[in-house]
Amino acid sequence: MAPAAGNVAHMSEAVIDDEVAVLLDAVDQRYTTGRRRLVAALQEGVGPLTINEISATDENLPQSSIYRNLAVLEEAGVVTRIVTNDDFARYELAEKLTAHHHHHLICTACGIVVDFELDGRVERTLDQALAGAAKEAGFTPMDHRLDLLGLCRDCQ
Amino acid sequence: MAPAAGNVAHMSEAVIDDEVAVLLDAVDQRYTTGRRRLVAALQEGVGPLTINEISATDENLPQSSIYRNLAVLEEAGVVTRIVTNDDFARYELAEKLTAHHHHHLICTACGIVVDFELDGRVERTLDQALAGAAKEAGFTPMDHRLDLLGLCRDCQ
DNA sequence: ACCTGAAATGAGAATGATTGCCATTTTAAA
DNA sequence: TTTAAAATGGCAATCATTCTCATTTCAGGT
Repeated sequence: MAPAAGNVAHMSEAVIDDEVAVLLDAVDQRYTTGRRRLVAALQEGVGPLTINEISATDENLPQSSIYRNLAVLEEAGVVTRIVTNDDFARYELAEKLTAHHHHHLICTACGIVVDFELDGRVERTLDQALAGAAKEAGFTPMDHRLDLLGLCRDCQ
Repeated sequence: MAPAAGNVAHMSEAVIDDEVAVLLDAVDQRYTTGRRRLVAALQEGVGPLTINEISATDENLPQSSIYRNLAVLEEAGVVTRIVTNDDFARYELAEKLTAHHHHHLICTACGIVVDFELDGRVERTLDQALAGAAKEAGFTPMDHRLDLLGLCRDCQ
């Protein structure tokens, strides 16, 4: 685990980097330059990024390596793959690393995805309700996903 | 609108059929035999179905027609396209027709999707919280989507 | 620093869900 | 019925993603 973080809003880049190294090591993977650049690109994004957005952010990352390394990073629990409604998968740093459980505002017109957080009280209410529903259906709950679909400021 | 339904849990097939006809008519589309078979197939499913599942349900539907007609039906607001985390899009009848706002339990192992409903109180709490978050981000909210990810009874 | 085998890389080929095309069939309305 | 427009279905094309493999980089022992 990372050292106690006090009340800072975000883990520092350095701390995240250390965490990533640990997570990769746990699945016998190296934290190479390409993977570092990938993590950096995702850190800069305001929300989950598509492969193309990552490519645009960092010209030196070949597409095949982006795909392969995002798969490795996902396997290691470093990134999360997000599927919205358009044809492009998106990736963001795992909540484990950002320390922010959050959800997504998805623009149905341009596809952009923006993060938001829910009030803790609402989140707990939701969790309970979901646990109940899962139990009833014989599901073992692992995670949940809440998206708001709408139009972003630019697409109204 | 459909006639007042009293307290029945489901719209009858006939009523749904009428609604579909109206919705298609509104976008100048015909309610052909193939489209009727598609709607029937979706009505039988316990949750959203993939193209393959629909094909399996009704041998007489050619794949290209399934794709094309699902697109038409979605355009008309008859069906909703669901994207989970696997590689297959899924389709279900629009909530407008089933009269049940619901969410999905998604098995991360086999991909099966099962419907469930949330308590009205929780749903309202959620709506308010989402409206607030949307406003803050300059989004115009249109819909929301809540999925529980976990393991189904068979995949534990 | 130098080997050396294993892991990672990157360019391009292959895969596969989805979409587009078009000749034929069906439909609705005159 | 005739007829023009819409729908169909088989197949080709598209395109995000995955696979392949020859080359490069890495880690760890010397």
